[in-house]
Amino acid sequence: MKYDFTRIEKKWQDNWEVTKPYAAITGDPRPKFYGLIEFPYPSGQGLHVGHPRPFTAMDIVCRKRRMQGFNVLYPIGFDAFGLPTENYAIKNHIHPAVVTKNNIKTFTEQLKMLGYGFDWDRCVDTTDPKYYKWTQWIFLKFFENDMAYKTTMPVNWCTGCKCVLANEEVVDGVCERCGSPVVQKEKSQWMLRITKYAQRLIDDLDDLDYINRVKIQQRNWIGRSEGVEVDFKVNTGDTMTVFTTRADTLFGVSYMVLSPEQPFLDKWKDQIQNWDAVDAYRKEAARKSDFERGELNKEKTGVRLEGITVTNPANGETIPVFVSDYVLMGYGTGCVMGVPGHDQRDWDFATKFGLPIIEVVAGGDVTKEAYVAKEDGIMINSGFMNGMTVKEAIPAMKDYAEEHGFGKRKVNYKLRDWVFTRQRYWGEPIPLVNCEKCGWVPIPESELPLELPMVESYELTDDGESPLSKMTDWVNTTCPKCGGPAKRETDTMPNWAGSCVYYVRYLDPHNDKEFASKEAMEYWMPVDWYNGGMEHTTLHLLYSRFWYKFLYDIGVVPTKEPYQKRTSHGMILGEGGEKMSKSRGNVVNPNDIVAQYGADTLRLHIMFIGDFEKAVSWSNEAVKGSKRFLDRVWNLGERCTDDENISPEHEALIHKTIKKVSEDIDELKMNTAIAAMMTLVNDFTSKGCTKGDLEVLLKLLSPFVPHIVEELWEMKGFAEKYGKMCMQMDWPSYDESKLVEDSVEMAVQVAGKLKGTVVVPMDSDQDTVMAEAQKLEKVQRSMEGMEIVKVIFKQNKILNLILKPKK
RNA sequence: GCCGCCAUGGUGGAAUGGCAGACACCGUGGACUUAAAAUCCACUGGGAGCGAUCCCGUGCCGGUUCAAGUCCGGCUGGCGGCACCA
Repeated sequence: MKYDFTRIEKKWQDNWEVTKPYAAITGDPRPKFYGLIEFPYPSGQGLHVGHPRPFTAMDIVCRKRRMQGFNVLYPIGFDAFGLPTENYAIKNHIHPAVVTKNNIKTFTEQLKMLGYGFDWDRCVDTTDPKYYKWTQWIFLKFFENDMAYKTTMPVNWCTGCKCVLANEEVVDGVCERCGSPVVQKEKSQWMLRITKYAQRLIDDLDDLDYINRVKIQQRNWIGRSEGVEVDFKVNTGDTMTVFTTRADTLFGVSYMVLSPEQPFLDKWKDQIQNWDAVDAYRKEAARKSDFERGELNKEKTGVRLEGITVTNPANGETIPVFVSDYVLMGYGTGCVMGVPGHDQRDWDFATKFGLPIIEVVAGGDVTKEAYVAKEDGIMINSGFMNGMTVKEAIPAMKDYAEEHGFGKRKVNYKLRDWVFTRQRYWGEPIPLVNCEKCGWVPIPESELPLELPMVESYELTDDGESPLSKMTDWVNTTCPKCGGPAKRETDTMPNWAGSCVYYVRYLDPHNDKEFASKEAMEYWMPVDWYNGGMEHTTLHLLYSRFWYKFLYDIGVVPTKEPYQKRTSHGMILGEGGEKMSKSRGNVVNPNDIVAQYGADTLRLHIMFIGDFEKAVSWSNEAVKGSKRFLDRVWNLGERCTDDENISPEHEALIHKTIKKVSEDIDELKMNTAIAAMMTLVNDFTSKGCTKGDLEVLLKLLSPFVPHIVEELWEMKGFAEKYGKMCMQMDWPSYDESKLVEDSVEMAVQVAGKLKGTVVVPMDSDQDTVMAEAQKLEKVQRSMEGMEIVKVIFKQNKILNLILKPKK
């Protein structure tokens, strides 16, 4: 009989839909395992061939855990608010809610087509009011605990569309839609105080099992640095405070720089003699993004503030002040001390403006470039620090500054508070009203969810406000506190809001009294293993850790951290290694692969294709190899003997394969697990196999290709024999004693060059191996006229002879 | 620019510091077939040689080591992120 994957896959998917073998049971006495993948954004293009990579890998892990006796939760949902849907809706005049509903339907069908073991009864959709009720509830908790506050922040403003743009919509400084210039405009925004959690977000990484590069990226993003805030007296009578980690270079300061947004500039308007030039520079800088401003290789620009000087508190010298856009307002105080001798950006700036370059650490040539001094550099031209090493000088100057009252120690973080509002329609409404008398007032919890009104017009407004602001009957309301007239907040939450705690909602998705029951959270949390893209490391992953920690602090969730383990997958690229994109026309649709080869082949191939952590390019040709493998497995089902025992000739390889596959799945090395199974199948195909051999193979294959396995399992009578599906059987175990081979092939080298191999009994000693090695013709030839100086012998591995000519 | 990561045959990739190229794809030759597809068998890193065999080979330059794809230093190229894409 032919391997009719279409019929088989349909048959088993229909079966699973009814028998629900993937249902997770809260409170079950078996050990629990919570496997999580990042829930997809349901885009209009449907599932992309990149999606199945992480989904299949975690599916395999979860299926193996089930066979190992775990109560497994592997849930799925949709992160459905967001910009692309809204823009699609505007362009095609279809309401975003309708677009979302259709997209989710397509995604659901496609995911089911791939046979994933998701517990579909727990599916969540972030745009469902029953879901975002809890996002809003959490926002109210932030608000109550003074973790949310309003401030003005610059936003991208399209001068053509008259609306706020996302960074992604700004291409080379112009709007991607209309091509008009984009400028920075101040806008009032809700912020979340993630910075309050900066230290804990760093410290608590230590106890987590995240891959190292994720930890490093998060630590660097939070960017803790220990330094000093130094006060410089300004001739206007003000005090200018700068943060520096290099207090040791204070004697090398030859100028100061302010960020164009620094409030001092407006304050000093009357004292700055060249105000027009300064103001023009400031306006020019407002057009640029932080990213453009930060580029090191670009030419430094700036304007001197004529009439303004400051005094260096270390040596009393008077130094000039500039405004320049390489200083950002967002980090530190927006004021920077210029040390051109020892910082390349400062050196470039000083060189351009003809400022003195003072060498304070010996060892470089500051007339040619900045000398970035190391810890053991020796201080010069630095008063009391002369002769100290940099390492000694840093704390010495910190002490000196504190003693003399012009500085104090300070820990700074690069992490910034989180801008939590968007002037958009397709997001969760913020459950606050603004009352003239009472200010910002939360709506009562009993009124949650505050539903997003189903409006006709969700187009962007031309005043930069959210589309909701035009809905006056929705906006105008009464104050829950005083009953007076009030207006609703019309901005919405960013897409990130929905993804911060979705993994908690999965635990108890139909609960309308609580976010999730205590029982469910205590049973399931933390997530045992969360796999997702590296691109989410510093935003989603950090944001969600922050939300979860806050919920822990207010007693809502039971653990300090949401995810115990984090791994990351590489991208699937198009043929030729290019990113898959519509414009390149190289997007592979999983439906096509499934139609041509079946879901099992797609699952197998996407795992076989390469190292899970690395980017890999898709090849339509290569899929055939995976299909051929499944054809061979199918044929074994027809050809194996009726003997229910494991055949002695395959026993060693079977045990070796069980070990390899078991270990590789836990390390996400699915490609080598599959290669090992291919080797086993090749052996079975060439030598023949028993029904007993096949039984083990089917169990090993079950997590990878569940449909074909269940079909063969049933066909060969195992289903009847055991009364279970293969996926419900125990995971096969291997016997260490069966793995030990009685002989081993060892490499023989002369002076590190391979001369041949010898087969010797396992654990042979050096003399035995030496005796065998000297029988090799090539070894004998190499040794002619030579004597052995040294022998390197590693048991069961290698024998290396170091020779020299005989005298 | 800053932070992180990566680089191995024609291709995807494999290799606790110890026989580079497992397992596949492509290709070549053969079997089967009226023929093709499918399947099966053999070969398949580069170079020299009839051959035994020899030389070269893991992005580039240097180092450590008996031994380096693997460790260290310096480059080059590519990828991810840079806070309003998800």
